[in-house]
Amino acid sequence: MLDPKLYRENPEIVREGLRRRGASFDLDALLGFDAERRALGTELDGLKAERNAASEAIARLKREGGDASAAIEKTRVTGDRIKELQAKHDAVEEKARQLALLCPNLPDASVPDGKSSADNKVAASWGAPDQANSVPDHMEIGKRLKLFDFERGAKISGSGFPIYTGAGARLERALINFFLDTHVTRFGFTEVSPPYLVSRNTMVGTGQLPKFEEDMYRCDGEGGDRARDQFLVPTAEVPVTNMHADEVLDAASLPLSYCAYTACFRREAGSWGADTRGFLRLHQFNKVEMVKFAHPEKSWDELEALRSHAEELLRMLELPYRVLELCAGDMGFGAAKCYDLEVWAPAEKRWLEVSSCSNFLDFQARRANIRFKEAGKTRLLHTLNGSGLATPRVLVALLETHWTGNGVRIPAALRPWMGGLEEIVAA
RNA sequence: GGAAGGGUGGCCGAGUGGUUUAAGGCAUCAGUCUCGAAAACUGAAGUACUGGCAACGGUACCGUGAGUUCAAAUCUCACCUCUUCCGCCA
Repeated sequence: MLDPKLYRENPEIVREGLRRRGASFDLDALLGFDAERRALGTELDGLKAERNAASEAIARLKREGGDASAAIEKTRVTGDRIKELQAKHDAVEEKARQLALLCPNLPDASVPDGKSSADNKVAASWGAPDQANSVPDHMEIGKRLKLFDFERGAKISGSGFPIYTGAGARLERALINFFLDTHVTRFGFTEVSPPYLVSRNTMVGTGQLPKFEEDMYRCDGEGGDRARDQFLVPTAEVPVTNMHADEVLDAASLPLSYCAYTACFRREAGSWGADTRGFLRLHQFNKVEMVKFAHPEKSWDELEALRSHAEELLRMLELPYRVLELCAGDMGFGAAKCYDLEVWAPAEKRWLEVSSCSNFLDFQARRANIRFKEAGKTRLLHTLNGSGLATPRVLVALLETHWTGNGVRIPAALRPWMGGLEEIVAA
């Protein structure tokens, strides 16, 4: 959520940010509800002050043994009026809140202009993408080495749910552990292993709801005696960021740096047909996520740190990559600035997104009510997160990049998690 | 699944309808003392919304939501959640 003071006092700043994003949001409606709520609130406060004074007078009268029945009767009328106005006020307030939850974050001034992914800026790159060599694609390699089984995955669950088999299953597990262990031992993160099902309120805290409900898997608890309303996590960002919802952290403890592995579940509604081949777009996939809770004055440095950690993992895996600075029109709902990391897939002959590192400023902190205390003052903190990394497309690039002709070479950095294995070859 | 007991400020914890303006403690901040720190002492200080240039006001908030009442942390109902015990179970 945006700071209400910002759109109330400087609506033109908000309008300009929304325009850069290409977002269609009815700011005037929000301003209208906001003004109406304040007017009702002021009237209500006056009536309540009146009632409080009257109640006090009644108490005094009764203590002194007088007859308060006339005063009580008079105050009853005020009470009825309050009840009526309160209902009106609450309805308007709820409308304003529901609308405010649909408003995206504003792009930071440093974010490049642009409407779509075509306008993103290449900020950095590493390695030499192999553009000429023709290698078998990851599906072919997987078939030859028996690394995964899409048909049987589809049989038991539907499309987009692969089964990893044999060396493929071990390679997947090795990547996850390599990512986690590297974050913990080299980058100083604290590992957490969160639940995969979270409440509706938690999904609102990080911004997945209310706007993107159709992309989420929902478990509504039908048939159970307790009607749960829970969602499968689309990313570990959701449970980990909300761990500290409604808390006031000590300034000295910041930044808090967590990493977490979870499976991620996405319906990918509306994206049928695009990138659906093989591992490029799945309904369930594995990802290690980095999440930071930062002091507002340090969050931009933390964003660069997140990005550098994700880059380091790709270098260790010897995968050529590039870093994109996303344009205003291509950023996610809650981000104020976002870097995407893309690896080169030689057989696909294209860049594949494997990480997204974002600074949300106080956008999520305001929704989830995550604050910190410094010199006696309580303030909202800043949240950030970045993938480190999502495995499916890393796996694609790894298989295609390190194909030797009859097997896949395991990069030296990953070998400790593969029991020292140097190459996966056909059984 | 059954039974019982809890949920109060950053944290702990008192509080059974109107002197609660939520006691007390811890932690925090400022000051005194000190070369400096610690300790001790003195003082300040909840959060949100709202009115006001400001000084300073108003309102709400004791797990959540409804209800009773002139008046609710306190009484009633529902729900959420935690703890303990029993049952079942990887």
